[in-house]
Amino acid sequence: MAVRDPAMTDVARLAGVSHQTVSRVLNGHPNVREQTRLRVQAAIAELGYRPNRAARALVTGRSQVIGVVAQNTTLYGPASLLAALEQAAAESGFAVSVGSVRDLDHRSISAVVERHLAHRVAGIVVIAPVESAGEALERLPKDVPLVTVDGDPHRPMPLVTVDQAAGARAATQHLLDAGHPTVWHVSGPSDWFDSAGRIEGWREALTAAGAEVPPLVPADWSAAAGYRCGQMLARMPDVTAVFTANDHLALGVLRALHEHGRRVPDDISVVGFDDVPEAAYFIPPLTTVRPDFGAVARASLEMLLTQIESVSGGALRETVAPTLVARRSVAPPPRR
Amino acid sequence: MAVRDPAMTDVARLAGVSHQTVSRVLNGHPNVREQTRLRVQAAIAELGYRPNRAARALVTGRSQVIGVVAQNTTLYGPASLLAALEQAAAESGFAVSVGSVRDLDHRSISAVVERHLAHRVAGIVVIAPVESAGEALERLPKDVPLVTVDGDPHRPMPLVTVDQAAGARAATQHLLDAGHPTVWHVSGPSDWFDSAGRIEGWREALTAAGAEVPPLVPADWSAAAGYRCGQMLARMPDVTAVFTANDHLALGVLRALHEHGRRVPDDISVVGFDDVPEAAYFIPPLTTVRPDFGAVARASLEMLLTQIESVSGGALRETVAPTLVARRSVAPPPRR
DNA sequence: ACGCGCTCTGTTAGCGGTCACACTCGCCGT
DNA sequence: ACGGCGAGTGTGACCGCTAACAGAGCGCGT
Repeated sequence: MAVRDPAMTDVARLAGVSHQTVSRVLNGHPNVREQTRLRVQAAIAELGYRPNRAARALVTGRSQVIGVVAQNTTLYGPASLLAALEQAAAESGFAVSVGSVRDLDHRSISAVVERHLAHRVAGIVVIAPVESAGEALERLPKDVPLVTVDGDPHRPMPLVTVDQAAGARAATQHLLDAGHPTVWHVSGPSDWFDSAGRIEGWREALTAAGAEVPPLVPADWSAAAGYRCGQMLARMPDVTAVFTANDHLALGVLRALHEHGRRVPDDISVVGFDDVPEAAYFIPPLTTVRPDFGAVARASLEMLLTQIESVSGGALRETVAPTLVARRSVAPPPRR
Repeated sequence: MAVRDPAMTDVARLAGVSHQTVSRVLNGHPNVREQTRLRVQAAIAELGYRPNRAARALVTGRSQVIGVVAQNTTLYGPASLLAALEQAAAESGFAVSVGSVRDLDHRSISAVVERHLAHRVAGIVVIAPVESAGEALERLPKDVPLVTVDGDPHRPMPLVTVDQAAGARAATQHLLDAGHPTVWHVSGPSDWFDSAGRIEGWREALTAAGAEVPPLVPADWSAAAGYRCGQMLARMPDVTAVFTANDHLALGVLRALHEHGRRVPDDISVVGFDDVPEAAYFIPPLTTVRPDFGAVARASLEMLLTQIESVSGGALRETVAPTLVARRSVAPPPRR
């Protein structure tokens, strides 16, 4: 029942100018007399005028919105990334429209991308950490700026990603440096690139050090899986160091070891990945690897903006190095 | 350098009809001959036509987008809520635009709300769990459908919220039922309504049972704070049961107790709130209270939709009851 | 005096949809 | 035979904004 929102013409009438002049004031166009500008601004304030982005989007062909495609925004990593992305976008004057997707298969992804395209978003960020997303993305319309985050490093798409391998190498090396003969790895789900990268880094560090590479212990991202794997590892007397693909797995491992009477770090050392806020309060405080989600978000946005503004140019690939956070879950191996 | 996206007139020309008929097909208008409908659909498919939501939003005055205002989407609760909201919205054909805000003060909130209004969103959901948000909201334009989640129960705004007090009562009662003479409470930040509700429920359960009400232990939502409070509680021999305002606090308490050699649940029982996925893998597995974020999201959306569709009517307030999840962190108090 | 260029402002034509309305049929009742 | 009606379709006017161009007024060189 509300009256129509004031439009540009209303402001123009009140200020005694044409709507075009109002538009110029709004867009910071230079050739407007100071006095006119002030009159217009006063009229805007008086009417509580709010430019209609939809109209602007219609005539310019693009809206100041960035579409995000994400899978599970409840996991710590994706949630942090999303928050960081939103903040970075806001700083550049963009809004963020999220499209969650249950599975990262072609159908789901392109459905959400279609929705975003229907809104004429300025660009799209896809958080595409699994294999299935890669192929889906290649079949997308090419005429919209697009950046993938945590995606497939082997595909020719603009990509920003955490340097998983570097993080894993640092974690593994840290354990080797403490004196452990080798390091076991509880990995994330096999179709995630994050998992793959962390496995790769772990393996590299071991072989570079001439250490034996123990069999991989595959899991998913859950504490439950970590617990199951931990129960197994706890029974193997020669295991002295474990690197888990994330902190939640580490939590599960920690509990399994605890229940089996194996002390951390005295008997076994554990390192995680992600540095969730609680990691410092695990029993014991967890040594882990911290990715810089803010940096990833900023890099993604920057890459997107260069695509939006220019026809081409700018880096197509960016990796952000994570840092090791040493806490109390690592110690030298026990003497035999 | 892409050519202009096909528009309705292009489809119309190809199908040999008027743009209006295309519009009718798109909107499922009844009076279109089957044969015409098929011709139009074929043309749509052939051109890869995608209706322009911006144009539609312009002429109808509202876009099929729901704006969300949220503070810290990294915390488990808000993140889950956001995800659930996005899913519920998608099921109703709405997109979700997130506006994060650093502080929930008037300036920040109204800035984000302005942004949403500029996009002519169909409605706004504000996740407003703190005091400062309440007053900010009352000063907002009244002509847009708005629902607050986790907001101030004492303000006359459409509100959907978890029944914090009920959850807290259940948690406290559970501990009393186990035989504990009383229950201590480590609370969340004092300006959060979630905290207030949980404190209230805890107090109610104690007084209803005729138990002594111990002094409140105030904290924030972090494991760090839980740890500090836990260190204090660990030193007090008569503390046998602790209810923490969330699971992260419980984690911190658990570690402090562990370090002080006080066993859980043998010496002290602990109950949390939220049921984060890892809670089952704390040491020991944490008894906690699980809010149903999906239900909250669905209720919020439904409330918003009735506001959007009709002039008024529909409930203005809805609470969804959380459920207690019993695990191993609770046991009868030790014998003296 | 004149024309040129600059600054500032107004006019007009869309952008791609929806809405209100008009129109053409074929069918029915009387 | 004729008016009325409903189904199916087309026409034109907008929604609120931006882009392109036109025009007014002024200072300046010649």
